[in-house]
Amino acid sequence: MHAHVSPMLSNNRQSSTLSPFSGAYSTREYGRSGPLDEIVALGRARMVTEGTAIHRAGDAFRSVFYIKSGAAKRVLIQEDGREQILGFPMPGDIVAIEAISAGTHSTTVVALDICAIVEIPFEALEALAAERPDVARFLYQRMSAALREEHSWLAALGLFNADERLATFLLDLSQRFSARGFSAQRFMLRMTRAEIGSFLGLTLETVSRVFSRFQKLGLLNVTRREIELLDMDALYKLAHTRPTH
Amino acid sequence: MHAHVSPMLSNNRQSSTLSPFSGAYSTREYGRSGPLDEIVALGRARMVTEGTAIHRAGDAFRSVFYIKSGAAKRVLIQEDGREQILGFPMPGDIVAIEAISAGTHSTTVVALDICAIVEIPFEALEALAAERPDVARFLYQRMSAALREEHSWLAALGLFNADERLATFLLDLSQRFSARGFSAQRFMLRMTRAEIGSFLGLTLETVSRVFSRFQKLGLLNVTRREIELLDMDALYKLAHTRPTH
DNA sequence: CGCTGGTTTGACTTGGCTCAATCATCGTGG
DNA sequence: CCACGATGATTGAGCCAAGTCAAACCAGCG
Repeated sequence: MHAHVSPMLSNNRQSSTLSPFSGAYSTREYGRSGPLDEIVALGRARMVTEGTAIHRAGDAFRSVFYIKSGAAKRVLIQEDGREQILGFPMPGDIVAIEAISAGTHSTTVVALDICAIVEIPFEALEALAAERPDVARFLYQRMSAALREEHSWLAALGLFNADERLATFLLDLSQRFSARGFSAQRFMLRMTRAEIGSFLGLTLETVSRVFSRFQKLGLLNVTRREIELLDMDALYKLAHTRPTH
Repeated sequence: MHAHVSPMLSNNRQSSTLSPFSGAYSTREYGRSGPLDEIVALGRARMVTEGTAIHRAGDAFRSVFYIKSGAAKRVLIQEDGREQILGFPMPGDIVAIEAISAGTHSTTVVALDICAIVEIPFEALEALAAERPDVARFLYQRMSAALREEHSWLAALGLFNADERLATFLLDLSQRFSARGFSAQRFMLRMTRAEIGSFLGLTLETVSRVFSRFQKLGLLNVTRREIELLDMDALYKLAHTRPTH
């Protein structure tokens, strides 16, 4: 998605041996900007196993969470029990910023893999931001970037068909991996077809079918969770975007 | 106040001549929080005629805009020219907060009616927030609330069918009118069927058909832009929500 | 009057959903 | 070690909600 502005980028000379396939991956290389380090220093890291919730909708809001390593899904649960996946946070991302001011969390974030997370008490964060303009600005930036992201996905759901949505999704993942120093072509999907479908407003069968068709067309190779993008140009065309950079 | 303001809106508890959208009303009735008044005081009001852009995607970001009166649409324009409407700001709303930190605006906001707006230079706003914790907190609140809103609509596009989307849309309008002191049952749609469709990820024909069917079922009365909600319970059921009050 | 922009309604098509069967991979316990 | 579920993925057949195309219709305005 064109709007995937990673606030923090690219000067990572990441060793290519560390592949997304290898499980938990570190983030030292990604996300070095002054304020972030200090913000993360407000909390202490802990591990969370696959399948456990980092926070749940309805919980009292006290903290935001920094994803240090691993993969997760952000879920909005409707009153009738249906679930909409809102995104797949990656290392360097901060989750629960939409709950600031709300009193309680509105979303649930679940680890898709073993995760290292840092719980950052919002009170401390707000206090730091009050005396450090760069920290406040960092917060505005993260929140506004999150808004722009949601806008892009809203447009994708409103305007795109299944092919376009899946192409957009794959390119978004690709760019985010690449921004973190991993291959833009080969990576591991951490989520099931059903989860991709929920995120994109499609059924798991449709996701599977589109994968198969894309493979038949030579756009990519996919087996289970491993994926290799072969024809990025075609994918970008489908996603109605140009590569960013 | 304009000639075309219909007398149908007479049962609101404010001045009966005041239409939800066209009358300028002070910020005191809605969203009264200390910081907002001071924030709005950072800029000067000006009028914008129907059809003109308050800001355009691509413009350099310098300000956010407070909607004092009138109605508008927030639009995301894709590279291929297609448009996705992201929302319909009402008086009391602040637009362009997603552009903070981005350098340029990513969305376009167009007046659907004559609007009174206040351009608030972000530099001044940030400076005020730097020394006034309550102002900073107000900003966090607005941004996180905006994120939660987008989440809801994302879920609506991902999970709801045409009926459910339109019911959700009408109830959202209803609640926002009611929060501003107007009737929750009878109000004026300021946007075309095509604009509603764009917002909800539907075609204008589908929107029209669903309106007709809802009318046949006795859920509402609609003629052109005037709408009256008759069976709120049924609409809430369709929208999978309970009334918030 | 007769445009013009917006709306309604109808006939038809289709993309993606539902239901269902099959298959692959992996972890577990006998 | 293999048999066995269990979980996830693939694929097919049929169907339906919403899209497309097209024709009226309607109100407001010059």
